[in-house]
Amino acid sequence: MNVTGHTRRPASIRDVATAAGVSYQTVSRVINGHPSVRPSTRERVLAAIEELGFRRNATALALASGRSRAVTVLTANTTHYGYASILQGIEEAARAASYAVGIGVLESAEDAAVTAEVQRAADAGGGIVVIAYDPAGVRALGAVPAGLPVVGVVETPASPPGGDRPWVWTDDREAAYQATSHLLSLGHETVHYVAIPSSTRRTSARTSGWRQALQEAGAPEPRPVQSSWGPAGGHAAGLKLARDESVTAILCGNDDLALGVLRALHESGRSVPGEVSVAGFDDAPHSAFLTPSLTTVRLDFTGLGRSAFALLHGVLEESAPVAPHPVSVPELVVRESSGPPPAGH
Amino acid sequence: MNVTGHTRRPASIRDVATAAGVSYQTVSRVINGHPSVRPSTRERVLAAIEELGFRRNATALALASGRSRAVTVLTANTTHYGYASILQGIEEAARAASYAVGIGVLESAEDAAVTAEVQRAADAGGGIVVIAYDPAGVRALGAVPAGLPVVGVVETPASPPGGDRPWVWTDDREAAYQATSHLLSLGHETVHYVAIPSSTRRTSARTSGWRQALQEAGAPEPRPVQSSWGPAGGHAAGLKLARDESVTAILCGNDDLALGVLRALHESGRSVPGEVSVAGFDDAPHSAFLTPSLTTVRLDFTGLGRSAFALLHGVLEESAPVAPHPVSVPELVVRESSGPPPAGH
DNA sequence: GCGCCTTGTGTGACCGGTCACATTCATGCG
DNA sequence: CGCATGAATGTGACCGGTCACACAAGGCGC
Repeated sequence: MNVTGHTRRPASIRDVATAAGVSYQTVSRVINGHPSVRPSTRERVLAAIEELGFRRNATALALASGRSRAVTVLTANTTHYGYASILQGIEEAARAASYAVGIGVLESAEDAAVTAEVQRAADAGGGIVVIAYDPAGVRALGAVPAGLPVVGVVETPASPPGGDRPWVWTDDREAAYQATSHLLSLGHETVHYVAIPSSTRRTSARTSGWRQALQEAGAPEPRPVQSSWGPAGGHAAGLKLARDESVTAILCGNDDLALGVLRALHESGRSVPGEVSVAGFDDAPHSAFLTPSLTTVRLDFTGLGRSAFALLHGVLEESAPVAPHPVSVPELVVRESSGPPPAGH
Repeated sequence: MNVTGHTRRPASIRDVATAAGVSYQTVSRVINGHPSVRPSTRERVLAAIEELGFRRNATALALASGRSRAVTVLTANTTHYGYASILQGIEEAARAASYAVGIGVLESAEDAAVTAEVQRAADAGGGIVVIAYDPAGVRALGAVPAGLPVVGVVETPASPPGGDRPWVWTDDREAAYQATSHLLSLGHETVHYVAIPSSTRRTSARTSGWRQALQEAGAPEPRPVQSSWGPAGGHAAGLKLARDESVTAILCGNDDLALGVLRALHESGRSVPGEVSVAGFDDAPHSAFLTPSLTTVRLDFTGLGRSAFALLHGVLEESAPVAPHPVSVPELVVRESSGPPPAGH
């Protein structure tokens, strides 16, 4: 134990070496578990390490060895429930592997800002995880220079990506399909959709899952209402839909939108689920406690984050236990906000 | 522009030096803006930098200079709205100052786990910000070795801390006071309080603000209901309070708790605000869209995060523009969930 | 014409590790 | 007994920057 009150410079391997009466290289061997060190020597070194409170300097390690045991997560927002959960999952897995986690927020989707942020992440060394559900994220994923270890957390890709693309996703197309089918099975003639901003393609995975369910059921296919990410967007969309008497079921791109829609329906005097059924997406923690509680599809964001890290970890270290396709399965959660359509529909 | 397709090793200052026909030290002078470099030389070096796409290696910089231009944020959770907003604020300010942001999650409040996480943060070099609203955070703040640059984001301290304590806080005592006074001014005989887990002291700042308002009004002081952080805890507490007919006003430690309380009151058949008024804390984004929309106190978490970084920045670089006491002012937001008590009370 | 200060530039050591190679000594085997 | 082999350890260079100092050239005062 170092009992001197001073905040002295931390001990280096050379300090340990002199204390143990060996060369610095032997110390290096001990801390790296190299086999050919005589047990008695190892013991002496370990004692010196303990006594001096030695801790290996991460910066020096990174500089000398090239590997930095760090991940930088690039995201458009830390506040959004889904994003925050993914981040939490990444951090959890990274911590278990003793990796450091960095974070960069893509404040604007503007090209210059995004590439600047990607550069910073690249400079930090280590791997990169990009949360690419929105335009900023997609742009960032595209801006990562080739050759850098990167994993994207993306929407369900249109076509199964070629084998070893370093992407993870939840099956949100399937999720949208399930939610839509659920509403249809209750007897609704069709289901309207309030969409989150699509990442890049005209139709997002969620949109196409919804569409597929409608088509299979032979239901009419209303135009999706483009909205934003937050409850305010859902509110605006909801007011519009509320004016249309024929609307009896609404699927929302996420739970925040659904919240806004519920509010708009309430303000418009349309009861849920009596006159209109509403379903959300994500199963945010508050959704179960709304009045009416929200029917939604639960996605395992934390698990998604863990998978993303696992994939990156495999890329960074050849010990690659890269699970082939870490797709987690969405789960429909039926609550109060969905029910049969009113009689006469 | 480097047009070779290869992902070659990035250029170092020595590469730039040879390309420009100067010594590496001159390159270092140029990138650091040292004055005594002949303009013509500077120009040549800058051209070489541009041509080779040189970017200064952050790791080497950190190792050589000791300063690492990085902050690690320690938090118990990334998902919670308040915490996530603080993080976002820190990141924003850090990015503006070209600092890197790291994150560590304190998964358990257990001593060993917390100190391990603090160690990791310390090893990363740079500064540390600890979000210390909960037991895990408080413990982490305490576990940071003396001499390390650290800033705590804390509850309103019981006594004004001695001058230059590196802490930031929002005035949540004042906020609780405001919310409670608001409810009393509507005519409620008293206000019940559903508390978030206190960080460490018996009574949190929020609790004491609430208590102060009651005392000043000469209102009876019911025992606060201890709860958790999430809506589930609020729900449980709400069910309990709903059974007591005399309860007409409830203040909740945060908006998530309030959500649970609203739900519990609904399930118990007590109308809001007709029979019971409810107020929350934080003004989370969804609170405005609940039915009824939630009366709450808005706290500027993002600004709090920015202040935390500014303070840390001041500690790390002697250029210290350390704003004396970055306390932001809470703002009461009155919405539908609060109103006068029912007649007869 | 000499010394002195200032400006511009280069050299060597260092931060704290790792890596490639050299060296020493004990063993096994023909 | 001589030599190849392998275990245990040490030496020097290197990663990519910074820092302290040395040194050359030019301007100025006297």
